[in-house]
Amino acid sequence: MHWSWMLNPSETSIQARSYGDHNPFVPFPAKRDDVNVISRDDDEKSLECTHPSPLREPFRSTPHIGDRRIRKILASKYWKVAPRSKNVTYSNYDKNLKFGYCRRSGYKRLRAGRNYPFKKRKFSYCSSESNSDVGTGSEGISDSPEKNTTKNASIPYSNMHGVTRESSSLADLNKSFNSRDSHVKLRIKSFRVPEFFIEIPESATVGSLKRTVMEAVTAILGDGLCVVVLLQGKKVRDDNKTLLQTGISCDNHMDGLGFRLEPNPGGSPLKLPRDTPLLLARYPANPGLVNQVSCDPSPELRMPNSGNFIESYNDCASSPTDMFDKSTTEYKALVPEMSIETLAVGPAHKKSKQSDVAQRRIRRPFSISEVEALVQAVEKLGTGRWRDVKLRAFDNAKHRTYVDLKDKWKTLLHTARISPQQRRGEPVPQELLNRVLNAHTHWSQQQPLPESCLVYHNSTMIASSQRDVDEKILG
DNA sequence: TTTAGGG
DNA sequence: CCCTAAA
Repeated sequence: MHWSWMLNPSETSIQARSYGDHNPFVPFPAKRDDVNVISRDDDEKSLECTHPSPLREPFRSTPHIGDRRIRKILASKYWKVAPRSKNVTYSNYDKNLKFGYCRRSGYKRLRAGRNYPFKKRKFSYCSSESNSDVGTGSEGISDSPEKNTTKNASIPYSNMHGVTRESSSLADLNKSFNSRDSHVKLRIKSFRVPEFFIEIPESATVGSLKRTVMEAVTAILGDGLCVVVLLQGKKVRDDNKTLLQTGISCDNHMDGLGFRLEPNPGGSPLKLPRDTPLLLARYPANPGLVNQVSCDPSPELRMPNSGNFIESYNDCASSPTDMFDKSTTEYKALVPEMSIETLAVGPAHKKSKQSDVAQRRIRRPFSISEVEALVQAVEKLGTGRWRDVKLRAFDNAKHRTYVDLKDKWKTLLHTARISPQQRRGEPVPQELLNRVLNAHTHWSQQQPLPESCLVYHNSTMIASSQRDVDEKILG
């Protein structure tokens, strides 16, 4: 038996808003006429766009590129969405690697294919302060206007970039600017995936179902859609007309403006007319870009107070394509570097570096049980094999990298060496701290003896230096 | 990618 | 936690 699901737009839509806070790369277009326009403030309207899906990027196979930017992108939460969909090997790998289960030989064998969670900074997008805005992230494109200018999850864009073919959506606006060469700033609040069907055996796993859906969506986004611009319910067919001529300007009420995704006849993506002033940049090879539209002729009016921000802003501003809403001081946290960098075209690129700064990961204090696991692993493996420690005791803790473990050990050692009164945070049992000191002492004296690790016993270390430990603590 | 350390 | 030089 096979089940077939009809995925309604509303069920599958992915809202930019759901992660506008953490990931603007929303991959779905829509097939809806409803458009939401949000007016952040009087002088701007924006369309929150979804992105073409970068899902097909070879995440796993991507070699470690020196390009930090790329690495960051890969590490973004976005990628996490459809990770191993195509890498069975990796899945198995995960499955097989259980806590303390792998053997050395196994490590090596798996090592090559493993996908270590290197840069994950982006992940914090989802949980940092920005979440407050995302709110329930329920569906819909909410009609509610953005109220929080500063924390708005939406990403303001000043120029229309080749809207990715897969994206479409709705939008509208009301605005109040009167300038001539203004940029129309639109925020596409969300995109919806056109209805589609899938068929899958009942025996399939939920995981495969997810992959199937993702693949279907990816396929649709890939090349099967085109964007249709609607104005007052009517399709705007002339691609050569300027927005102004069409009636899409900052001076007009854009309530009637909308975007809709429709099947792409020729399989060729929608392309924006090159002569359009707003089309300032094309997306690079990377498909994970958001189309941005904006209407903000006078950026300087909204210059943020943040020095850093201003700097980045200026940098970007030097190029028409780089304008972005600075009304959002948390811009950096909300906009993935990729989009920013992409926007920065030409000369103005050098300073845009700051825009490239990734979001700091959320702080996640180690629990006592984690400390216990770490200590136990280090006692066994030593202090120079963090990758192994990771695999052994934290393989299932994706948010703990071997670097994190190494750092934690460093802090544990420090904690163990200071007096209890100087310690902060959740108190770590003295017993564990003693083990830390003992293990440290033990391994700092041992030569890298792989096999010796297996013979190492806590009792030995504790007995050997308990007194020293006590003395140190007292001191 | 990992390790090792400084920030 | 982040950033990076080295390996």
